[in-house]
Amino acid sequence: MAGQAEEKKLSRSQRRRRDDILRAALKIFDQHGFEAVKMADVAEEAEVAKGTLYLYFETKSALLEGVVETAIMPTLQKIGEMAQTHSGSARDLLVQQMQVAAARMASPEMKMLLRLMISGGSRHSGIVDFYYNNVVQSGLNHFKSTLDQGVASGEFRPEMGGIDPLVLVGAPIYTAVWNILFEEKQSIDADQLVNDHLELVLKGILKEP
Amino acid sequence: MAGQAEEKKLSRSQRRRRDDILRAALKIFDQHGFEAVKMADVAEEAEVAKGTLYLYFETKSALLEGVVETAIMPTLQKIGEMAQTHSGSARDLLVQQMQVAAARMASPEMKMLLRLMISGGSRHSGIVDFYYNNVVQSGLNHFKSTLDQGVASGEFRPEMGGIDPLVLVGAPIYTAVWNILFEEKQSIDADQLVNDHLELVLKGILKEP
DNA sequence: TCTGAAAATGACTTATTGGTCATAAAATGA
DNA sequence: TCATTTTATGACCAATAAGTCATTTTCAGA
Repeated sequence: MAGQAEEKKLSRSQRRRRDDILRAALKIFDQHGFEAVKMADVAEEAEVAKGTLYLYFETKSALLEGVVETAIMPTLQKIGEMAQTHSGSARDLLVQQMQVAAARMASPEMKMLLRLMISGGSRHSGIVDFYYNNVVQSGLNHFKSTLDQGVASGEFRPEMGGIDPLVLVGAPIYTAVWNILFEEKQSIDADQLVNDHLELVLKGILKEP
Repeated sequence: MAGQAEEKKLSRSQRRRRDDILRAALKIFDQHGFEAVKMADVAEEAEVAKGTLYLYFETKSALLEGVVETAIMPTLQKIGEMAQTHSGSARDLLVQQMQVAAARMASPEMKMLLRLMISGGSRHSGIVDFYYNNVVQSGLNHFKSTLDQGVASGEFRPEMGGIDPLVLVGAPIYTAVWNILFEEKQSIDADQLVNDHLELVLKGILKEP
């Protein structure tokens, strides 16, 4: 993924310019969606001439990939860290993981990313692949292993070993979708909703309340 | 909404042509997404010349609105009918409503619609408004009243009266999103997932299993 | 079969926008 | 300060696709 124009090593000031452009691009991609945004718009937002963009990114798609990559990086790190966090009960771990997932999902970058992948999925399949391989799979595996762990320790009901972990992470997903679609009409309290969801899930998962 | 070119009354054969075009448009909008589809593509799929399209729809946007309207109509009817269906227990009603919602969400029209609203939201705000007012609100109200009904009859735990009904319909939503994004990589069994979700929800909602 | 109106056609026009490149400005360093 | 390289600029080019319209085809009814 990614793609500098020309060479690979970047000087200090080049890095800064590049970041400026990425920041500007993220902002207006988020505001208007990738397709609707003209390179001229990105240039204006970044306070740079159109030609300058092509000094740092070969095409509009390459710019998009750059934006996505920088938006995902922090999530990857967080997920990695979470692997170590083997605190006490499986229940606590699950709650903690859900909250991290919910927080990530609620960020503006993720909102944009979701919008982007949904709208341009087929045309920018590299992005979808990247996201699926690096974020989705490892994320679901973490939930799956927490589930197994809880079943093994007797905390969770045994049938829960066979459940699709997607059921657990569902709340942050539809919350994000709702906000993309209807935020202006009726914004929902993501935390509240995730807690409602979590409560229901725990009532179903735990052997005893 | 909607928009015929020119006049309002349509003859038999005109209606048929119009439907042909709508069917063709739905098919390729679904396949490639609205933005990516050229009017020439629609014409080819409908086995009609490009100019003919403009005899029935003034612009590409008008065509889109036509597609959305015909895609939504059956859902509206179904939701209306469900209001009457006061079968036995609140539990049964809830299960039934969930299954209808899941089935609708899984249809290709809905998939396209979701993709469309998410990607082009700001540019096609009329569609989002229409959907929100006619489908989402009444749908959520139905769930809400089922919930209240179950609490009143003592079937459901009392706290459930205050829960956001979105928690209930969540599963079909994230299932649809998943399929839009990752269907090719790893398709999920929508029915299975909705059942898992439903099971968890019922464990949490019901006073006794 | 003939005729006029309705429907259909597709080459053409026009607006938009991603991408280029000759030129200019700024930085570097001797 | 001047020469050389690096970076920035924005007018321009070419491709694309929405929308038009003069011409042709189809069809109803006499």
